[in-house]
Amino acid sequence: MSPKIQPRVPRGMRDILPQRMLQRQYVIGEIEKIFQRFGFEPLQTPVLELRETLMGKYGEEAEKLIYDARHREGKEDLSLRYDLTVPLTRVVAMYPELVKPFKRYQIAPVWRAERPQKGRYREFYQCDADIVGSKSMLADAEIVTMVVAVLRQLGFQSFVTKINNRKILTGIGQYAGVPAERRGGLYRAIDKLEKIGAEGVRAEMAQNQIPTPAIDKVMTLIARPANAFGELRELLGDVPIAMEGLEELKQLAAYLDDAGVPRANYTFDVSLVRGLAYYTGPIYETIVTEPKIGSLTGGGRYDELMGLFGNQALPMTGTSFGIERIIDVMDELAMYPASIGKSVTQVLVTVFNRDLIGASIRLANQLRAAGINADLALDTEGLGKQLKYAAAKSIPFALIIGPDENAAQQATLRNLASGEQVQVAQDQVADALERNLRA
RNA sequence: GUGGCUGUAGCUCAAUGGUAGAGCACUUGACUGUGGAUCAAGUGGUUGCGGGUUCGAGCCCCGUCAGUCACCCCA
Repeated sequence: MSPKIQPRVPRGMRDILPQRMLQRQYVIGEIEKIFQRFGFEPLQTPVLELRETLMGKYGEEAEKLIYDARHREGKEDLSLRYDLTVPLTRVVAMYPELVKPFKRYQIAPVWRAERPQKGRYREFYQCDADIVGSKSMLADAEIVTMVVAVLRQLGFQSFVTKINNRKILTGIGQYAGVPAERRGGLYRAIDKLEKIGAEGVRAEMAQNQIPTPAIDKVMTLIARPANAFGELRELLGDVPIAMEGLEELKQLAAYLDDAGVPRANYTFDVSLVRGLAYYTGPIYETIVTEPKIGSLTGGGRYDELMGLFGNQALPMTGTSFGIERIIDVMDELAMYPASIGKSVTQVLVTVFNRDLIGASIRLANQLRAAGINADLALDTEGLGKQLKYAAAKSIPFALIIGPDENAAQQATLRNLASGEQVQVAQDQVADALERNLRA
């Protein structure tokens, strides 16, 4: 035998115990429902991808966070997937026969070797929905409409989806005359506008070696991020890529309006950047204003990504929900409906003594056949212990079949919360329980 | 990846360098066909791990692991 080792999980990863799983399943279920309502269908892919599939897609910084995995005798270089988007492009490249536009959703764990923090883990779930094969801004509008629908379905009130366009950001860089190799620093600085303010952004740009005249030009463009689009149109009139981006957002806005998306739930914001390298068009990100925990969703259009597989690139757009953060926020705001109990079990069928085990087994399975979630006590250590077990697990009802009840073909149904008990005929316990569960 | 803070019973936390404690939880009993309330008793710790200083370390020093916060980045 090897020496005893401490039970623990890898850094930044965690177990999710049953009570918490019920909350997760609720959140995932609600998201999935809305995905399907918008015509998306499920997809599953391996947690491991060939390393070459992932490399060169996310940018240099992000790629350092990719986990490598390899079997001792394996001949393939493998990596744990970093997101669900690149695997999607791989799937679309592999199966050209998929009907376009291809709309899929995928809810699955991804891995990033970041330094763990609250709401940030090394293994976490993403809920992605993407549309492949449509250049139309209607595809982007559908995504944003769905993002808002999902968050409202989960009960969020005060949130806003920020929308921008990479083409506008590219245009700003061109307009200000920032050299291409400094653009990354430029955009990262712009992204911090809300966090560190205009002066902070100036300082950040200076530190990123953006020439002072360029800083001045950029700052006039992003001074009022949410309302600046009219001014942008005037100032960027000679920058074709920027005008293209503005035109796209105008179209997107019209579609969102037609979809009836509440104005309070989205805004156009030139200071939105987003990290991933592959975005090419509209980008979106949702933040909840209270409490502040960063973004809950993020996405955008990435029309060139698939081209990296040597195929003709199909235009793609989509979004990702950060379910870990959504759950953290929902915890903090106590947003779960009362219908999510602490247990899925609806009744504990107790076992009175050895002679009555058979009666309890029969009743438990009779309840299960009637569609009721019934747990069965596994030993006869005494009713007290069994009721204590039921209470500890928050099981709402207990069924007691003692000698007296059984002789009369009856059973005692006890409500653990109220302590009320009723006698029920044994062939009617399912009906009685259903009535009580509804009450 | 950089810097700060933290790590003591299942949980929340105490303990001027001098024999590790409380509340809650748990077990048992008062209550032999019934959980929660009250009362009583009891179990529970190589103080995250490994070194060092010291007559003596939970406390001081170094390392390491984990959590957390701010950066970097990001869901």
